[in-house]
Amino acid sequence: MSRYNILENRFPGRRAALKREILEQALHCFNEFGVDATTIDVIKARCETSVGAIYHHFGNKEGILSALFFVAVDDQGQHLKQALAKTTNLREAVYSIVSSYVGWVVAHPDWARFLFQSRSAVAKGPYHQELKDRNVEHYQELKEKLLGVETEGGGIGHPFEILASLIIGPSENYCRAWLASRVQTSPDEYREIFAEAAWRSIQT
Amino acid sequence: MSRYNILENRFPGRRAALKREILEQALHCFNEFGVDATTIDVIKARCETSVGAIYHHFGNKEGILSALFFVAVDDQGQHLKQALAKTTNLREAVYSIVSSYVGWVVAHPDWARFLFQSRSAVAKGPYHQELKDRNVEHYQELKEKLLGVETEGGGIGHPFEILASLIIGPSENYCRAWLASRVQTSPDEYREIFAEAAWRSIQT
DNA sequence: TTCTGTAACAGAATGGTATTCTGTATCTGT
DNA sequence: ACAGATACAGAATACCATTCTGTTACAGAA
Repeated sequence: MSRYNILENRFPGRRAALKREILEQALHCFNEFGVDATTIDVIKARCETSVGAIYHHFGNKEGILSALFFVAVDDQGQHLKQALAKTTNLREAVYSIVSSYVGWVVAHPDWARFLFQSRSAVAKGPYHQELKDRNVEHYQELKEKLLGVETEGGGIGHPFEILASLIIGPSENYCRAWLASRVQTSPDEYREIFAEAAWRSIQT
Repeated sequence: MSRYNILENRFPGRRAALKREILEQALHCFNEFGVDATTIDVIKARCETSVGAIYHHFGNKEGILSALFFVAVDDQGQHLKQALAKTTNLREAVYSIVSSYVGWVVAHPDWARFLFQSRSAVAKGPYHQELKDRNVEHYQELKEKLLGVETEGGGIGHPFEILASLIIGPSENYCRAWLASRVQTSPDEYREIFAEAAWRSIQT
């Protein structure tokens, strides 16, 4: 059983080897030096390839950024979907959302860090429509799942649009701080507390 | 009583007029077109000034970015400090933090949007140490205030490092969504709910 | 196997943009 | 009024993303 790898999973095969390598090196550089400070030349050097190859695969620098971004979003979404599928009531669902989120961030800190830093760049840029579409789809799925499960226990007492913020806000905020080294303790240690707090915060 | 203005407040006087104008136009362009797409030439044109003047005042493009960033951070911090000063117990303090935060974002959406988008850029860059210093200072102040006030009612049952996330996480998450137009309803309408939820979430 | 079209790659040439540099004017304190 | 510093202007420079042209490796059809 080989270790799961986000890039191998998304771009399999020998012919995509360079593509994966470019993405991997770009991710590393973006995180370490920042997107601006990472020049195409640096990526070229680290992959021992040419500018032609990079532009062939991604069109431009933002193409690399967007590719990385959507790979990460997809993987995270897939992770959440799997976790949520097993739940049968609202409390379980809330716990599952928080736990899945924290688990993914801790398992893939580099991807998570990049996700936080690149979202606004993608939200401008040429892929903003795709991002928007995926957002509404993701939100819709989540809404259906939560509404489909909330029958027992009296339902949700808050406007739906703030529910996601109540559930994921604290975990996200803490993960951000952790990824930026503002706090040391792994969010993993606080999974239970965040899940419990999220559940308590949506009660009326 | 003249209307309060963030830039007038921070860079007063006639001699700083161009400096304020550059910052104002830059903020507008950064928000509307993105930092990358905003060239020095565009700012120059909008201010009817020269590249020399811009580089005299800010050193480089990142200097403009950082200046805007710290102005916003300071103003937001000042706002919070004032709100927090009036409180006498933990519940009031939590309500005050949430309310002050939401209030500031709603009052200055352009500054808030910029703050979210520029934090990671500043966190790299040459001002990362200053940002770090201000963070620990701000965090320390907050900690002292909360600990100084929490005597009645039995204290805080969670590790301190996650407290800020529990209190401000949901509001921040929702404000982000609002500023990105992913939701329409003003966070102001949910002040009470967020404050109440924050309070409930930190109970043990 | 050979042929043909397509994808993968290489590297020089181009164009735009941040930044620097040099010079001039304006202001402030004495 | 005078000296030093600050504010501003605009041409020159340097860097970097992107384009363009050509070459090589591959996949499927004949």
